[in-house]
Amino acid sequence: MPELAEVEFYRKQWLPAIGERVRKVHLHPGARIFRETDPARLASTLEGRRFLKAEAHGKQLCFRFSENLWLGLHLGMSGKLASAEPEMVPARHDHLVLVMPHAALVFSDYRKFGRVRFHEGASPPDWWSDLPPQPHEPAFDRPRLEAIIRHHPRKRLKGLLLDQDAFPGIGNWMADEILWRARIHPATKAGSLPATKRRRLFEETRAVAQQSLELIGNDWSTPPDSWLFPHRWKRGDLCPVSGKPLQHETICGRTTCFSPAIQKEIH
DNA sequence: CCCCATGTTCGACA
DNA sequence: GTGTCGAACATGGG
Repeated sequence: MPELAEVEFYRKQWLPAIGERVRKVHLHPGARIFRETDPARLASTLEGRRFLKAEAHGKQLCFRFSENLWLGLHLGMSGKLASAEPEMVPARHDHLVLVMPHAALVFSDYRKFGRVRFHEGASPPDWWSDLPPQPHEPAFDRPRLEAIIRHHPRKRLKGLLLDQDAFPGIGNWMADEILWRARIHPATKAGSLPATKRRRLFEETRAVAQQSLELIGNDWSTPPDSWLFPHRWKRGDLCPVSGKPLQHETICGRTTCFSPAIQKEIH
């Protein structure tokens, strides 16, 4: 599930254990999510360290532990983080569990597209330090959006919004929400956008990122019916702006929902 | 049995 | 190099 806002929600699920030390680590060593890590070494390294900080950037999560330990998690398509009782017994899809004095921190992922990384060192690893500005941050400004568009003039906007080097954290539903609000057809090539639409794209990108973080990122609140969000999953639902039917189409390899009445393709 | 899924990566190809 | 497409990954739901 997780895009920017859901990742933020899951980050918060581990906050209750901040300041505590890792007592024990349970893991499923064969799981695909450890593909670039040595799980046994991760477990023995984590045990005894103090949990200092939980951060998110786009879809990337970084958990800091004492003695220069960095734990990176990516939730993939179906990853989730939760807190449970310390005595919990890991279920089939609970691949990594940090047992703390007052809670067990659980990373579960039934499809196993997620990823676990870790790093020891005073300076941050590349996967944490080399990240582009997130859409809701001041560094994501108009000039930056203009540069992204200049760099990919022939790319269709649906695909461009899913590019994590350009729009970190934006995923399938957020991309559709942004284009729908900006009234841009998802197959429009970035380079053919007029200045008014580029401004609109910028504003709606920031707005969707910010508002999603406030709703979903805090307590998983469902966005209101005035958003595309609650309508996009049901076949045959109507666009809340035009009242006309929504359309579903594969664009850039992903199921895309848009409102043909207000999102016209520019050639 | 079929098709679909909020992600990423890789190879083939124009 | 740019961009698109399909497949792959692994599992479950409808």
